[in-house]
Amino acid sequence: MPEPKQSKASPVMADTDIAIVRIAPETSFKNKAYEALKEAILKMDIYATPEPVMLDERALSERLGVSRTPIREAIAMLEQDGFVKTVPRRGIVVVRRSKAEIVDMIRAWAALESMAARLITTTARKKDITALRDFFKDFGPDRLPQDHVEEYSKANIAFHQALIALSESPVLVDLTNDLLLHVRGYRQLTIGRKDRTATSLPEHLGMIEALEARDTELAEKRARDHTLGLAAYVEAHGHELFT
Amino acid sequence: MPEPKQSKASPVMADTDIAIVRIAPETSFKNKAYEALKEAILKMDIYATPEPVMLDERALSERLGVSRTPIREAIAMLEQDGFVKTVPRRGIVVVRRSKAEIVDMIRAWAALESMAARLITTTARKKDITALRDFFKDFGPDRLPQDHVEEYSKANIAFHQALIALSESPVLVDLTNDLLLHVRGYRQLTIGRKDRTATSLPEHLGMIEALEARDTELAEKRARDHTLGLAAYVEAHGHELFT
DNA sequence: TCGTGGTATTTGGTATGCCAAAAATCTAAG
DNA sequence: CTTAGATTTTTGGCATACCAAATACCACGA
Repeated sequence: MPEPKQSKASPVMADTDIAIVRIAPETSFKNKAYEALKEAILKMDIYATPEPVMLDERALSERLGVSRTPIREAIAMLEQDGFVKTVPRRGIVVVRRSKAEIVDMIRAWAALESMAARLITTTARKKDITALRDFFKDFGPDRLPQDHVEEYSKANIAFHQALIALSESPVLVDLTNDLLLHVRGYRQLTIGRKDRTATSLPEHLGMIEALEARDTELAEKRARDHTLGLAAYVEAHGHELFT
Repeated sequence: MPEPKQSKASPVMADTDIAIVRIAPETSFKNKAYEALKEAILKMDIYATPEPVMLDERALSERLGVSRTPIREAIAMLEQDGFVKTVPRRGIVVVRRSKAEIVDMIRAWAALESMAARLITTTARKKDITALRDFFKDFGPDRLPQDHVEEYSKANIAFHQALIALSESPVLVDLTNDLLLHVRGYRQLTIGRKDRTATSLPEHLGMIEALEARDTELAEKRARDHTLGLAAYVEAHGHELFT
């Protein structure tokens, strides 16, 4: 039987099987629980109380209206993410990161972002690079970032994510997003701090300039140094935030 | 009640509660299943057959002698790792990485390792850096790596892991280990290839020299370029390995 | 022979129930 | 009032049963 073509014999079967995609299998309870718990954990201020924050499977299953099974699977996933840790026969505790861990994560972030910058200089389109400036178009000499810390902090995060996305590297995007989620728990206390905000904007613009100039080494260096600066800042001034 | 001190009243209770760590709660079936499945997945050659490799919950639970519950939790964890993907009502499929994905992962690895190199130049002890040479003590002009590819490949991996560990950055260590696990699926086909092995050893020695010299920029550059070289190699010669 | 419709089977998803370890609470001896 | 000891409660770990979707299989009819 020499190559049965690809037609399946049925001559009346129109081969214009257009746009028929798999019907959306509404996400499972497991995934819903995962998303819900993840959001809840990220939203809470883990450092508000000195006692560790505990989760209770049964209470969660009641609150979410599902049985313990999908809850437990979601917990297992969150544990892989490093957001919680379950201690056998004791409970599920929301992980609190030490200052050293946060600094460490920011360093890894710096590594990944500098690689993203490197890639961007060789592959991204000029207009996409230039578009990065838009994130800061609401700020300038007459509207200083340090006077609108919260707003600038949002723009800051969005800028970094957009930048890394330009690398067109799914791995870099995913890894940095994961790190960001962990680091962001402190955003209101660190990333948006006034004294650092002042130097942040010029550094960002410098990064964009290097990218536009296709200066691989310089772009990489500026991206790295900028984020390493944040790491150093947290290391130096973050002690007050950790108990 | 004014501050009941911290003593619990018992005066005979020695406060030298030394080195009493929580008794090992023999790892759960969930974790055992996770480890077992992970190892099995890493060991199998996913690219041997054109059809996707499927896993069956019930079959696994029977083979491992546990119920489906811990199996499912382990699967959920593996899915977070990106090793498998469960399709509702269809099955659990072992993820096959495309060449582009592997190259992407190696680039991220390069980013992390170059940051590790940077950190090492400022914190690691000289003797620990020098000790990195030991991984290659069995190779030299009279015993070329390309004549013992398998053995050199092992030393290669061990070297990189030891190097990154010297950074004393848990995040860098964990992230690179995760990436390594995914990339290593191709080790027998790519990392150990003769033509690349020849240039690998000198580059490694160059990295060590830069570290010993505490030349931060050079060490970072050499680490990055070395691993980016692997990425470029896989991108150029890897097509034959992916179906 | 081919295809059509229906039925049995497979497979992941979810709900429940029970178990043992650990903690919290209670009780009774000193 | 203190505390050792027993008891109850809480909590995560695990096994099991059932469900619905998807598939595989099969018989019947053109």
